[in-house]
Parts: sequence; structure tokens; C-alpha cells
Amino acid sequence: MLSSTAEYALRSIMHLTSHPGTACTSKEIAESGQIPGGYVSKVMQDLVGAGIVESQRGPNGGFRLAREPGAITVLEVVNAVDPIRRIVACPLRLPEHGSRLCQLHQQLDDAIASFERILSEATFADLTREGKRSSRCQFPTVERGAAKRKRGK
Amino acid sequence: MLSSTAEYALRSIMHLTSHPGTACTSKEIAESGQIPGGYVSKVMQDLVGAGIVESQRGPNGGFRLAREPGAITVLEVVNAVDPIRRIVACPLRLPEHGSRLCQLHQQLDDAIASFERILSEATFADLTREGKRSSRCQFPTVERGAAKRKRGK
DNA sequence: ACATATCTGGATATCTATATCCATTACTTG
DNA sequence: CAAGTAATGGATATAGATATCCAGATATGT
Repeated sequence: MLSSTAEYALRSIMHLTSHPGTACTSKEIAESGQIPGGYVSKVMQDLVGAGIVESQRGPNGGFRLAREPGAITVLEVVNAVDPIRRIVACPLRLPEHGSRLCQLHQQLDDAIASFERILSEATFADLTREGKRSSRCQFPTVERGAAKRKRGK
Repeated sequence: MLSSTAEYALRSIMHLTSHPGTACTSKEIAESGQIPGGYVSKVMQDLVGAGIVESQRGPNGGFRLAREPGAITVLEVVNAVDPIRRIVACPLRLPEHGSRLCQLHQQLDDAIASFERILSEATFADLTREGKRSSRCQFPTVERGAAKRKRGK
């Protein structure tokens, strides 16, 4: 339903939401979100490009949210890496269908619209608040490299 | 959103629905639905396996619906070739999440559920009836090989 | 200024979905 | 029963998504 790239992007944003204030390195995000090392970079670049995340290079660099979690929706994140495409014209391009969708594709687009709408209704502030139905999704805290090495791990 | 295989399966069923009574060959279905020749066979086999379509070999053979169009939903067809997977457990397998989904995945699953529900609400009888919003999706009629050749085409 | 940490971006590899091809099997008609 | 038609199923090719790798650019602290 969602590509794994989209899953990764969402996990990354969850991680950043759970660690406000600090810049998180891609390695940290990869470990926390069980995302293939190195692939995170690609995903993060898309998120930077979409203005959802800010990056900083050099020591103590990393990624942080460009906005408040309450101003970032799930849909936005998904669209940044793997846009959901609505059906705007009959893929068959039958002239009989003109500009209107045929019933099949109208139905499919209705389903996509509904999917899209639900993803647009949740912000990351919502997703990290303790809810009724679900447990709080606190992603594991990963120690920064420096602290880790000092302890000889 | 939907794989092209799923699109093809839906177009194939639309074609069969539009041509009740006769068995349609895979070539015919491929042309009508603009589906890569030969690939139809694979898709149709899945639909046969799912009990949505019946096949018959030999001259005048082909495919026909195994049930009334009113008893076949869009969801069923999609699931026959490319099943929609609900999220049943947190993909991260974090022990903290136990059997409940975390909020992120709960939200994603809600969206999938909604998508699924809309696809389950339309049968192919609905989709071939003249509706308010959309034009009737009458797939082009493709002449059977015999008639075609007689006319020297 | 130097050494180090970290992102950036391009080149490349792997894997999965999509697509093609063909020999075989099953069926129909005459 | 012979001839021809069409699905079946396996082997293979192609394309696109996923993933890895590495050289370069940029920031930090000393």
C-alpha cells in the first residue's frame, strides 16, 4: 500500500519528533527506525527538499524538524518521498470518456481520496500523544556516537 | 496506489462484464483493455484461481465471469491479483508495542481500511450502470478473430 | 589552520514487479 | 480421428524500486 521508502520517511519523522531540540544523525535515525544504513540519507534529502526537515553538516550536525510536529501531517511526509497520485483521467484514454472519469476509475479515485484524507488528518503531534486506542509510539532512544564510544561500546 | 497488475485485472473484468454470454479470448481482452499481450494470461489465471472467472480451452474458448457482475466487488478482483495488506502488527516489532499498533501504524491502517471499504462497496453491476457522476464505461468491442479475418482485416 | 564529523550527490548493485516467449495440454468442430 | 484454437505453466528478459558505496563539500571545535 505504502512503499517501504514512505514507511522509512514516516519512521524518521517519528524519531525526530521524539527527539526535539537535538539534531539527529542519519545513523541514529537508521538504527532507531531499522532503516537500511545509507538509504536514510536519500530519504532525508527528500524530506529536506520538501521543507519538512532541516539539515546541518559537520560535528553535532544532523537533522531536525523544520516545523512544529503539529504542523506536519502524515500525508505531507508520504508525498515528499513517494507522492500519492489521484486518478485525474481515464488511463485508457478512451475518447468516449472525455474529461470525466469512467465509473471504475471514479470509484478507484474515491478510494484514493479517502485514503489521502485520513493521512492528511493526523499530525505528528497527534501521533506522539497518548491516545485511547493505541500505545504511545516512543521510538527507542539511540545514544549519540560520542557518548557511546566513551563507554567503550 | 494500485499496481498495474491490479489495474489490468479490473479492466479485464470490466470487459467480461460488458460482454456477457460470450467467452472472450485473452487476445481480445488485451486489446480492449490496452494490456500487454501475453501478460493478460497471467492475470486471468489469478482471477480463475480466485473463482471470479471461468476459463475454457479450445476453439470458441476463452474467459467468462464465474458469477453475476453484481456479486463481484472491485476489492475482490484487486485482492485476487495483488492483495491489499492491512497492518496487523507494528513493522518495527518493538516489544513496547505489544499486540497493539502504535499510533502511526494505527493511523496508516485506518487509511487502508477506508480504502478497502470503498473498494468493497462497488460491484461490477454498479460500475456498468449509467450513473449520475460518471459516464458509462463501455469498453470498446473487439471483433472475434473469425469475423475479423473474414472481412480481410 | 587542522582534524574530525556529518551531510550531499552521483555511480553502481540488487531485488522485485512487470512483461515476453514458447512448448504443452485441453478442447471443439468437422 | 484430424486439424486447429486457445488456455496453461515454466523459463527468461526488462524496468523500476530499493539499497550500497564512496568521493566531495561543509561545518565544528581545538
